This record gives sequence, C-alpha cells and structure tokens, in this order.
Amino acid sequence: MTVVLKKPHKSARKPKGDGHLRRGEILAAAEKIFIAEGYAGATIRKIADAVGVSSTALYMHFRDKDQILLEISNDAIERLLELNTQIAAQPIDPVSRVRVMLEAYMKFALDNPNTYQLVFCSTGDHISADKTADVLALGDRCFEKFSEPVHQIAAQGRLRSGSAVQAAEVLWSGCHGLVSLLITKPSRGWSDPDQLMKVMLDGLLHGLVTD
Amino acid sequence: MTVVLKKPHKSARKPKGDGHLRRGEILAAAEKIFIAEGYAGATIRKIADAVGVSSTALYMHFRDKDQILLEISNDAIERLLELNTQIAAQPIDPVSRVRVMLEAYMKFALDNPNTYQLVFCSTGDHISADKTADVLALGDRCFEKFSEPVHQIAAQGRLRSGSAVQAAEVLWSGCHGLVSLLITKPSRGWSDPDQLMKVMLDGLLHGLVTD
DNA sequence: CGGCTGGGTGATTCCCGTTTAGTGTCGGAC
DNA sequence: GTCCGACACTAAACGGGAATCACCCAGCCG
Repeated sequence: MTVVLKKPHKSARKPKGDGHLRRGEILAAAEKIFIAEGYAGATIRKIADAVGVSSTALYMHFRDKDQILLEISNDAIERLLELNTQIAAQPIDPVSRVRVMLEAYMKFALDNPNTYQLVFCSTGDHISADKTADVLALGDRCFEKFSEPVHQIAAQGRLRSGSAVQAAEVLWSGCHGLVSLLITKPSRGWSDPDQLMKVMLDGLLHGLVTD
Repeated sequence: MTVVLKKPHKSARKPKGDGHLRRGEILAAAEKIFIAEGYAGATIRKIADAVGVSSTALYMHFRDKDQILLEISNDAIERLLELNTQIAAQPIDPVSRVRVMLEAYMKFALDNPNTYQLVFCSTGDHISADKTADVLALGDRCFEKFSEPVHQIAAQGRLRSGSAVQAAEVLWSGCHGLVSLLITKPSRGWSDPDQLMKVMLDGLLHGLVTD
C-alpha cells in the first residue's frame, strides 16, 4: 500500500538508477531534433523536453550543447570512415577507388545535410579546440584513407599536375564545394545533382589523372 | 540654473540634424567589427558602442541586424560583380576568361572570409526571403557573367561532358569548395593555397574543356 | 538510524536581438 | 516670443537562448 501512495510523486520523475541510460536517451532525442531542425533549432530545452527531463539535467551528462552535437557528428563521421574503409578493401584500381569514395562522400553529405554542415561548413570558432579535436582527428583519418589511392596513382606517375597531397585536397574540396552549395543553397535552380556529381568527378579525374 | 543642470545631459548626445550621416557611420563601424569578428561577434550592442550611440538607435536606420550585415555583403558582392564585368570586357579567349574570373573569385573569398561565409556558406534560413532576395539576385548576376564564357566554350563544341550550365556550376562549386574549406578549416595543414588554386583550375579546365 | 552520494530540479545569471514608451531639442508657424 | 510637431535618440524591458547555482530527495552503506 505504501507503494501506491508513493506513486504519484514518483511518476513525475524518471525511474532511479538508470543514469547511464539517460545519456543514450539524450543523444537519441538530440539527434532527431538536430537532423530535423539543424544546429540552432536543436535547443537544450527542446532536447530536454523530448527526453522528459529538465534542461539542467543535460549538463549531468554533457559539458555543453556543442558536446552533444559533436558526439552525434562523431558517430556520423565514424560511419563515413567505415564507408571509406570498406571501399579501400575492394579489389579495384586506384582511380575507381577514388571515384567510389568521393561518390560515397557526396551521398553521405546529401543524406546528412545538417551533420555535414556542422562538421564541414562551420568554422568551429565558438567551440573550444579540445572538443573538436577528436572529430577533427576522425575527419583526418577519413582524408588519409581517401589519400591512399591518390598516392598510388601518383606512384604510377599518372598525376598530371601537382603533388599527391595537393591532388587529394583538390579532389576532396571540389566535391565538398558541390555538395555544400547544394545543401546550403537548395533554392537556387541547380541542375540535377546526380549529373553534377558525375560532371565534377569526370572533370576532376580526367583533369588530374592520365590514363 | 536650470541651464547648468541641462548641460551635462546635452554633451552626452550626438549633434543634431545629421541623421542621414548616422547610417553611414553605422555601416562603417559594423563592417569593421564584422570583418574582425564575424557574424556572431558583430553584436548590435558592440556596433552601437563603436558608433557612440545606444543599441536601439540602430533600429532607426536598419530593420534588424541581418539588414546591416546584408547591406555590407551587398556592397562586397557588387565589387565582385564589378570584377567579373571588367574581366568580361577583356579581349582574351573564353577559357582564359573563365580562369581569370575564377581566380578573382577565389582571391575575393580569401580576402573577405567573413563576408564570403555569410553569403556563400550559410543557409540563410533564419533570414526572411525578401531580405536575401537582392543579394541573391546579385549573386546570380555574378554567376551569369561567369557563365557567358562557359557558354561560348560550349558553342565551340569544346565541352568534354555535360551541358554548359552544368559545367559552369561544377567550375564554380569546385572553386567554392576549395576556398570555403581554406576559410572554415584554417587550422588543418593545407598545402600552399596558391598552388591548390592552380591545381584546381588546371584540373577542372583540362578535365572539362578540350583544346 | 544517520550521513553520503548520484540524479535531478527551479531559480538565477548573463547575453542576445528586438520592442515599447518615452525624452530632449530643433525648425518653423503663429 | 511662444508653442508645436517631428526627429534623433534613449532607458527599460521582454522573451529566449546557454549555462550555473543552491538545493532536494531517494537509496544505500556502515
């Protein structure tokens, strides 16, 4: 009977002893809101409400708002690295590998526009360096994975101009430019994205690599 | 004696009758702060302080904060359009024209990183459409000016793949990608920007255009 | 039984853009 | 000369963001 009496007060609160679960709940709710409404739209209060907890409670599990979004981004970039790793294992020639990796990269960007923007289109000025460190490191590992086949191409003496590193940076940034504009300026009257991606890849690869 | 009492209050105010000058003063101060500290750093209150006026006073001359920054951006984009117009008038072949325009574009971006970010790297979601309309239109005119030589190249049958519009969009977005990454990720260990720009232009032009 | 601790809270702080309700002053009309 | 309306401007406040503070309460441990 005492159980029955305690209920009303208890029901207003979350069950005890599952603090480690809360972190996951917050991440899940934050991801949904963030994907739907972007960085600014994903307020601490909204996330807290979605979890059914006070906004203050988020600070039990995360240092600040950026920490939450960064952790989400980190997961996403890990998926991107996983993609690249799989492609790196495929038994195809280096040029195809480069192309497939870049296609996967652009598809990832268009599939996760908000995450992509947060990671690749913002300065990260307002975020202290240590927080961005690991996601940046992860991004670097992605770039390294992507650079491998480019170095192979360079080793074959098939680079038309520039070093392997320069070629890799140009290939990456060219594709980044396309998807970032498609994402941030959707209202502009673009040609078909798939064709644009193809023209970009054909152009860059033909321009940088000899047969 | 009432006169004596009023004096100190008077000296705290700006001279009268120069309301139309204030607008220019605000723009000048805002530009300085904006260039130095970016969009978020350029707060209404900071700008007002720099002018020596209350924050409320800015709303005499501008509808809101975005209006101020957009006006600054507008001026910058007009300079960019002017650049393109000058290049369009030069008696050189279309491919060189494309190259020179893109070089000027990238130099502009690196010289005006904050303006470039505001105009070309943000969604403009939080800004109501009518406010962005004219700066977007100006951007479109820039793109049109840039497209002209690309269409000429296409008319000569020298386009390796894709339509003239697609080629123009790819050329633009490729260069945008390079400068936007250089701007937003300055801490990453990039190769020499000038060489990267050259490799990007050589690659794209050689890849898209036949001799 | 008493104190410690972990998860959680409401109130508060500070800063932002923006709004409201005014205030002092000037040029001109009478 | 005096009054008046418009102008340039202001102080105070609002609502909403992130983040912090002091506190609370249930459960466990000794």
